[in-house]
Amino acid sequence: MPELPEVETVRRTLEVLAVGKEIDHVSVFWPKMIKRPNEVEQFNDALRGQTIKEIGRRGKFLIFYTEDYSLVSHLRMEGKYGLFDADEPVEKHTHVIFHFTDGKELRYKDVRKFGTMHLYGKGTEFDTQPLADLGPEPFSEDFSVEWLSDKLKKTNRKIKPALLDQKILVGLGNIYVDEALFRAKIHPERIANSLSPEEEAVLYKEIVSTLSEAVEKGGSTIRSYVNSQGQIGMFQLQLYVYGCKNEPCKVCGTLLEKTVVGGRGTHYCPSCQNL
DNA sequence: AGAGGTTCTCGGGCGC
DNA sequence: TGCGCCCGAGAACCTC
Repeated sequence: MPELPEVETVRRTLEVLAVGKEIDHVSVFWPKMIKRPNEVEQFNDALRGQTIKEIGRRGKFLIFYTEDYSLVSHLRMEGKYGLFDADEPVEKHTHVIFHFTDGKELRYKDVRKFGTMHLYGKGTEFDTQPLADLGPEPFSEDFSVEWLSDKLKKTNRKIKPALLDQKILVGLGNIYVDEALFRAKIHPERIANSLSPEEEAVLYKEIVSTLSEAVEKGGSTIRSYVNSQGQIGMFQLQLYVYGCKNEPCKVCGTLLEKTVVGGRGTHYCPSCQNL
């Protein structure tokens, strides 16, 4: 489901719903998703009595800050949060419930069970996986053409898998990488270190503008994504190639194609994006 | 029936 | 030979 624009939208909506709430206790129905600490018991014990102070984001990870802890949550493909009254029926595929002292509950639902949660002592969350080693945020000054160029020069991979590597930059996923490459007129199978300086500059610009426009539109809803208030995104209406196989290219009219690159379904225009 | 918005682990291949 | 890096494949799970 979520790439940076969706996660940022979830963060913003979640902030309104959950900040200031005190956790009475936590229920975990699928212990495998709690990656740290090792025992779910310790996870529950730690969070009892904590108040959610702030909700942050690093790449596609959400971070819930309490007085003493940082809860790092990744939605992977289908993870969703929602606030409910305690007496509302629990929906199928709900795996974690944070019961608040005011009678509300924050529920985490995830059909495919790929999502993860890591709990760290506050301030130590960036020292180890999964947050250590992440590349720069696309909207920060740390992400520059120079940085991108330097990283791309050092790899023999195809450009698409390189851009999906969260060590190079965070936030791009399968939708936005296809869109950014289309907008930059770069074929997804180009070798990363073969891009010209001009191509690198355009690619840099299109990565940032694609992601920021998508944040403005509240992300893209393809199949199932909704934010924490149950609202869908609107950026799917502005997609040029993702999910548009066999439709005419909006720029040149050529029929768009879909292949597999790096194991991922890949959408592109065979005319605008040359190898 | 197979693919789906993600990322981790594993093992092969290559270069010192 | 051995080690380390890089990269691609497969796995984790459930729905339609």
